[in-house]
Amino acid sequence: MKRKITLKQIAKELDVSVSTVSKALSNSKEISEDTTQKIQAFAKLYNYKPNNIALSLKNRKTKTIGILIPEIVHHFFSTVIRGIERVANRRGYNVIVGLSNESFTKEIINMEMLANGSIDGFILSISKETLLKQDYHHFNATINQGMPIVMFDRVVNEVDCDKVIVDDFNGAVKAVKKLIENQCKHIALITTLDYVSVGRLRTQGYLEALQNNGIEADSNLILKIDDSLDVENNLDILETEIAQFFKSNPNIDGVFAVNELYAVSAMKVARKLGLKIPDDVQVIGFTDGVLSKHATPSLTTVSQHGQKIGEQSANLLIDRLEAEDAEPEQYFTNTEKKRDFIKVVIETEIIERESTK
Amino acid sequence: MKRKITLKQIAKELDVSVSTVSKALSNSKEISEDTTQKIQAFAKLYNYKPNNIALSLKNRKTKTIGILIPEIVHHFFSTVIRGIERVANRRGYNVIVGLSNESFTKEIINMEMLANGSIDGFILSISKETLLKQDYHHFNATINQGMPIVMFDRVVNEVDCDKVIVDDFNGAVKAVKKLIENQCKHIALITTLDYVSVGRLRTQGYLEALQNNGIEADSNLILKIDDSLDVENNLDILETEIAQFFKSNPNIDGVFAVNELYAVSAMKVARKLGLKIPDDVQVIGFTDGVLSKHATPSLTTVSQHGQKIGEQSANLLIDRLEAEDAEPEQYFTNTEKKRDFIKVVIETEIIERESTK
DNA sequence: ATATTTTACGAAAACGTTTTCGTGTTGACA
DNA sequence: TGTCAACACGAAAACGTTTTCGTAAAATAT
Repeated sequence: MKRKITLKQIAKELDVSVSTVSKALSNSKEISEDTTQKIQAFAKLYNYKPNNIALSLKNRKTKTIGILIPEIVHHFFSTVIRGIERVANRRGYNVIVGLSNESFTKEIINMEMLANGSIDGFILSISKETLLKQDYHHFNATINQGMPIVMFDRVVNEVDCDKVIVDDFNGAVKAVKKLIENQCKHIALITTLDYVSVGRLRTQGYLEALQNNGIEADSNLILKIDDSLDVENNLDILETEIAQFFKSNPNIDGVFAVNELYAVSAMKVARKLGLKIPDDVQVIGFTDGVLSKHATPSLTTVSQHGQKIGEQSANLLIDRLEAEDAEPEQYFTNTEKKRDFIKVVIETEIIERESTK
Repeated sequence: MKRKITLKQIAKELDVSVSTVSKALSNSKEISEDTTQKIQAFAKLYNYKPNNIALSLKNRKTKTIGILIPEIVHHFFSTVIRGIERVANRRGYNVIVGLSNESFTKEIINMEMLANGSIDGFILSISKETLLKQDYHHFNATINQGMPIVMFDRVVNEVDCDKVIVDDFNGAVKAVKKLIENQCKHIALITTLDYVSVGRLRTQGYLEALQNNGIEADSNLILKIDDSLDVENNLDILETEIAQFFKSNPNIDGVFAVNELYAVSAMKVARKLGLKIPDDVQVIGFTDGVLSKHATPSLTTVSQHGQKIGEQSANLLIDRLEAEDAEPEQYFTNTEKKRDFIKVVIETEIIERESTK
């Protein structure tokens, strides 16, 4: 087991100086052809590769991006990661992943762990607990230390940074509009409590679509699920709530759910109650994940294009990193030449499947 | 925007030496109480945190684990990551993720990118293409450079390292045995081509269970799907193949599928052909993901405990890293005191749901 | 008063690079 | 033969730490 070889060892072995080796390997014309050849051959033989950590220290940049998300076992988030990794890799960056597990404290700990030199910038989505507390000091602190952040999906106005979001509002509008066009008269909404911004926006879209079409919103037709409890493991609770909801509103002929799980559960419950999909009830969900695709009947859904979100986020971040890089140093601190923070909106798309007519 | 403060800056500001600052911050008793207090106060005020990169360089260890997997948008793999991240975080490590995308070349590139100092060790699952080529030199090269590897799920005998695997064979045996006990007489197998080891093992388990129960295997009842094409996006192909399979074998009353998707598709097709589940056909899948849980009917399945696999892998790796660490240097290279490579087998568990009686 | 020990700190090396600058040797040119 | 440029290389600094070792000054012992 031979440890990785270093410049110093090559230098010693070949009886030249470290600087000569370094220059020879980068094909500097300061070094004679002879020595260059000799050194390169030797380096190749021993499979020399410069040590990343040393480079990071020297260049004061790590060429790695920190991703901080609430949860990884989640189709949407893993799609985003895939997008990030794609462009990161293409542009020569690595990706380091931290999970907040929806916890405020873990979010902070993770940020601090990574912010101390390990990465050049963050791409993150805010944890539920943080959204609830509305405490964003750690984001601002990180930014103030000169580390750029790109937020996606769950973003917040209180932090000044680039953002990539799904057009939740219009996605919901489109979905509900489609139900209306499909002759649904009593469209139910299954949503979350309001503090997660995406849930709120989708709810607003639902209301907007109704209003645009002259339908009066009926608060009885809105079911708010408390998703602070872990729904995945409390499926029965979810299902009984939905069943109750259907029973008290037998006139429901269309359902818009703010996520896949609610939509699929709604279908399941509806069928147990003897309702046919899409004949008696049509259903549209949000998020195009495995569930939508493979449910029976397969679910018409609003696709968020998670991968595109990831790619955009990564590009925004890396662009900014390399821009910082280009300007030697801000000569005029007041005339900051940096591009303003932008908010990219990724359009949604309705994927029609069997749960609508 | 003030950049992170360094020891040197503190030293200058307080008019002491860098070494003094360093010692004061680590509460060395070499430094007087007065100066210690002063320095610590100042450091706290400016929120000093040691630079990780510098530490990594000095200590020649990064406290980061590299994960290299074929795909992240995949319930099993993301569960494993979650497990890894959990213990890594608890034990003070970070996690950096690379995706091979099932490609041999990307696997190599990613490994090389990370092996140059960025991480202390690998946890990985081999890409399909690599398994096909049976070229494992990059793994052995990495190991020879002194970087430990832990492989999980898709492992291979040709590489000497710690391994964590699912008991695919026995999982399959258990599943098929259950079908037999449930009075199935003609049990079909839906599997992949043989080169992915897990597929092969599950197939063997199927055969074994039949044999143990005095049932003769019927090659007509085995459907091998070529999953080199991207099944997710070619669902119709998969479904027609399965439909064809059912039609040519109308006597099938039980199905064991080596993954969720095949199982769910089989259920879908079966129902379209007018078969009732579980009355006419009982189905068991492998991998306990979202699909199994939320399919209608929900799918009885063999759970692999991905999170546990991740946790075990991480513990194995970190244990080895810290063991290396403990022994100052191998005085006797021949009397290597390292623990032997072990293979941990994570038992599977059958989760009974609605697709079996 | 002298010798010895403790106290409190600084200098420097090391981790592995890259880069700037300096310098000895060679060759060309006047 | 003397001057100068070109060439080929090395020394040293820098990135931010920790740690070993050395050493003045102060405290204690003789």
